[in-house]
Amino acid sequence: MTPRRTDALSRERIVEAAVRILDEQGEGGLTLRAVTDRLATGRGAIYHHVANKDELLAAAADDVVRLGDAPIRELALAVFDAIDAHPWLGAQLARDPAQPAVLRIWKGVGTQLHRLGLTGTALGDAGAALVNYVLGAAAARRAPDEAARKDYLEALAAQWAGSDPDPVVQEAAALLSEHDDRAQFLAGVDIFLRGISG
Amino acid sequence: MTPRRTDALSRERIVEAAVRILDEQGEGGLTLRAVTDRLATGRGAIYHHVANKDELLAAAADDVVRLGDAPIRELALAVFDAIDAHPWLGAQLARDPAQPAVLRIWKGVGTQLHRLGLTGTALGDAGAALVNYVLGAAAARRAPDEAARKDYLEALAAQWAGSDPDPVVQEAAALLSEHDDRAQFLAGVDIFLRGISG
DNA sequence: ACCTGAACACCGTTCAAGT
DNA sequence: ACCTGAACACCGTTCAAGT
Repeated sequence: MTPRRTDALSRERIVEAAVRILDEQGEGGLTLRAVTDRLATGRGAIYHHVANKDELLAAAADDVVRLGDAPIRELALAVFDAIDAHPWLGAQLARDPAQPAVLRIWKGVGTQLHRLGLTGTALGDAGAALVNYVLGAAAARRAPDEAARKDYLEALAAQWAGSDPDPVVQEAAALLSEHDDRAQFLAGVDIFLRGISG
Repeated sequence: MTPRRTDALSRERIVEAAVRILDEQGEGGLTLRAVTDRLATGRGAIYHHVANKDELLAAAADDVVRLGDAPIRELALAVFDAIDAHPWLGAQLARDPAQPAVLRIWKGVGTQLHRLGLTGTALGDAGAALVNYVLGAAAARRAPDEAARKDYLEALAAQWAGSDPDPVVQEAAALLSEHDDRAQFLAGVDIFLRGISG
């Protein structure tokens, strides 16, 4: 008569629970205890389906990065939007360059750049540049919601402007608090594409 | 007659000890206990000089990122070389976009791009693109030494090549294990600069 | 084979007590 | 004011014991 799970545990269900916890409570909220509580199971059960917490995080990221066959600009935007929807994702993608989600991004970028006619070293250099840019931009986006992010940027700009009378710093600080993240991200992609074709 | 420190504790000495521990043992080696052991002091003493571990990490990164007034290519290379000398630095720079070391990189990039004639939104877009690229490339470099990194990339390329018969993937995998990191990093910077001026 | 939950070996941080 | 070190409230991971 004790309340018990009816469905068996599985890697899928564990990853699903992890994603939900990450979305609701952020990186700090994902503990093995939170996962086992949500799944109403014992601590050690997780380790029958996932090697450790790092693998669980990588699996959660992989679950959430979905890339179609779209051209390069849309592909970059898809990564951007995934991070927008899951604020913990940026930090996770930056954490391990060998995780499945990152390899998938590499593959997508490589495929699209190849279609643009790049091969050999030029393809490798351009691919690395674009992937590093996308992941760098990803890691920089980590405020939980747009309002908090705006507050943060404004506070940062104020602090920054106050710390240095240099007019260049002043101008940069102003831009920091006013820019549109998504537009600026795309502007960066376009700089890249110009640099590649030019 | 107990052996005691003769010199007083200070933020400087604490940060110095943290940098040395990070260099010797990597991110995982930096615990408050390791720091207090090395300084032969009590656990709580640290908190009189540093707010918490995050601030200590940010201070260590700031201590190690030294940028001169060199033009943009050299400035980017200086960041690259700092990460080469301190493998933990890449992950740390990616961790918090508001930390002093990152703000200093922003300022340097902004200044140099301004000298190239950029202003307003163009300056902001180009600056963000370049900083994100540099930090993304930084985060991706995290193997302790060159030999281990080479091993890692070769293993990754093999795994990758084995996972997908697509010729694009095969080509990318080959490039992955053969390229020169430093040269590829500079190639990325040059793609950027072409994209900006083009 | 899969699951349980107590136990282990760690953490960062706090705080009463000392100097 | 600065420092000490025990105590606190957590972690991820393991493992004997159950089904």
